[in-house]
Amino acid sequence: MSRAADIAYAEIRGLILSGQAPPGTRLKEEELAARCGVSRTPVRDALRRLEGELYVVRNGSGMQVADWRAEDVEELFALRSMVEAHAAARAATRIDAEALEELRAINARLEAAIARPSADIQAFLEANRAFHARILAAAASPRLPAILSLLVEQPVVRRTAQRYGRDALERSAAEHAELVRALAAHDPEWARAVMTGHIRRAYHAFVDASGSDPARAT
Amino acid sequence: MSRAADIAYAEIRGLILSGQAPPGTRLKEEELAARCGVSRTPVRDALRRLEGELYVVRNGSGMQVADWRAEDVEELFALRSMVEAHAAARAATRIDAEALEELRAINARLEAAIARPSADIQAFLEANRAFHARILAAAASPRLPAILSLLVEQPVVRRTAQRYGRDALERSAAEHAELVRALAAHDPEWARAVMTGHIRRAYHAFVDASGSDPARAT
DNA sequence: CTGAGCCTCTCTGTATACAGAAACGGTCGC
DNA sequence: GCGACCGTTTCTGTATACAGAGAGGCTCAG
Repeated sequence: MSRAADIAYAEIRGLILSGQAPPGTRLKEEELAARCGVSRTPVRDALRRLEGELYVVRNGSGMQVADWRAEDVEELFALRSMVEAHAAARAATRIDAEALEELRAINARLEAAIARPSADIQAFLEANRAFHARILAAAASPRLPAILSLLVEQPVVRRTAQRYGRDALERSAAEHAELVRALAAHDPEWARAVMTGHIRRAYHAFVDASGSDPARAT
Repeated sequence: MSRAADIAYAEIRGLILSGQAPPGTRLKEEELAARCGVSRTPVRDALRRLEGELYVVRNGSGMQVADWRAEDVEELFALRSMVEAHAAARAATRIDAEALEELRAINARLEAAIARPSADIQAFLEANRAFHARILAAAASPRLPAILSLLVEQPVVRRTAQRYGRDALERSAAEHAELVRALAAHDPEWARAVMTGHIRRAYHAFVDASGSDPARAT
């Protein structure tokens, strides 16, 4: 795709996700343009994309960083578990041997990342993302990726994972393995159930983590 | 919001939904700009929005009208029933008396529209849209509207409704009434069940309609 | 001292101009 | 006659210029 518009998109998204632009921050096109070293036009493009992904919201004229913390986190996880479970069920009826092998390889990477004495959270997150993305691809439904991009806030995933103890990390890996078995059996309801549990466990991990971290409490 | 960008959005969306721009059509910015009487800038904005809503897709450089007909229609309805049922369940726990009264009023309009000797499909569609929108609002979940906008293709709704016989129209009204009862009882599972059935019945109506309409068969 | 009105200033929305890339057609060589 | 290469044309991406709306501050009157 385009060069400048992608730079702007990545930069602004980074500002939001890193917390440098906290929720409620007014995003001024000119200021962002200067920061990205591009003109206002690609910045506008980037802001439209981010608006569609609900990272920013309009208030009157003018964009500001959306406050996802004010949202009902349980609702977010409920929607995500519903949609990802659906994706898993659909994938179960369509997945082929090659994709299953890829999933096993990805989960092997994930296990390797947490096997080290000090678990490599970054590698875990990357493998986890790849695992879910691969299942999404196997579901082969054009609209599912767009929907999930509205529901999966990477900061939430990261915060959740960073609070995982070793046992929780290992449980994640085990659930992934279980998911692969369900997919290999082409059993949609099994896959749905495992994925639902997987996401809902992540939800409770997130809530526990938030509760024990006063700075992050909403 | 802005004037020209909305004009462009409505115009282009209209072109797509009316079939004047069939799937696969290359959408040229300059051409659209001339057609809408605005410059390319608001047209670009409109195209970004439509891209986010999956009405158009990029291929390389250049946008073209997405081919939703190639999509798995059952999958679309499955997702929609899942999400709308969720919205109904959530609304059931939150709805207040005022909103319930509004829903009853809207459904009364709907019943009036189909009571006439020759049912007023246009009024039916409008009331139906308002009914679902009101429940969505009662669910009070910021992301649900964005998700549903990805799933509800108005041409599908219209084609389904136009094929409804009087009995199907009356069943729709009756299901709406049942939904209001479930919401009034603040019973999320009841509301979820009724909404699921409501959408799934619409799915079968759509399939039957498509099957009996060779020109529309995918 | 407070409130209202006006003025200014900034920011967005829109239009236009320019550059680069990709597609199309024509022509030349084989 | 067919294929490949090159030129042209067109379209998108980007930058900039301008106008209108809105917010904020300042001043003046009560």
